[in-house]
Amino acid sequence: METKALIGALSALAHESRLGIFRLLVEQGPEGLPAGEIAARRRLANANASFHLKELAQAGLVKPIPAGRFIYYAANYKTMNDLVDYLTKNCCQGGVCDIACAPVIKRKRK
Amino acid sequence: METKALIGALSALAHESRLGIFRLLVEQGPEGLPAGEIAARRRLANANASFHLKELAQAGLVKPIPAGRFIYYAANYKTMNDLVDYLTKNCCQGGVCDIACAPVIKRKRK
DNA sequence: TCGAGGGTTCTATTATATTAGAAATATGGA
DNA sequence: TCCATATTTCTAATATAATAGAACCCTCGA
Repeated sequence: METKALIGALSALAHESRLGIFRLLVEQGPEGLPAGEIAARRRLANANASFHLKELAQAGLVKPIPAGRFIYYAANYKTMNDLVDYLTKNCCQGGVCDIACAPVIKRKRK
Repeated sequence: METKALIGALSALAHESRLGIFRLLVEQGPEGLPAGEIAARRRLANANASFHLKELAQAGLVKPIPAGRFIYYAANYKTMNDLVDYLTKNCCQGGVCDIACAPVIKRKRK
């Protein structure tokens, strides 16, 4: 994942509405939810939710799944994982990690 | 970690200069680096680096460590871990995770 | 106490993002 | 075909962030 894409993803998540939508979809699972349902659950105007979903989609964090006149949106777990990996990789030059980045280590050790 | 703080952290990272600084400090380890050294390595004007370091500090992602007339900055690994945990927690309602979020699972299983 | 080095703050300019509301597109059923 | 539903696109107003440069503050050593 390139820097540009990473910044796009972080930027997309750095907003109350979009972070809320993303978390909703992460918890929801791969089936996703239709745009209208997302807007309703997050209490957003449809146009506004659509705008934010587009941003998330462009950042690769969610993907649209058309189904008749509904458009389902689902979290893109690969992007999420790439992002998390990028943020935490190579920490502490491999040295003092056991102290400083203990939780990271715990995650990384399988 | 509250939503406001999370958005602050994501927002702080969603910028080329700041992401670069943060990654530099994550790799550097808990001793950190002095502000001038950070500016030099990231090829930033001092005033500009100072501005971005302040943003990162306010977001809790780095912390200043004064040492004489130097100010060292070090990554705050706790915030990094909180952020990563928040983004990935409760995914897929605990159900289909083995397929969709495999890497997340791998990280979480100790 | 004075000067240099190391950082930060202030100001103004420019660029970018967010929001709401209206209009537009597309699908499926009567 | 026509209408209602589901969603997106457009437009304009408003708010927020990034940058450069100048001025400022603090610490150390002569």
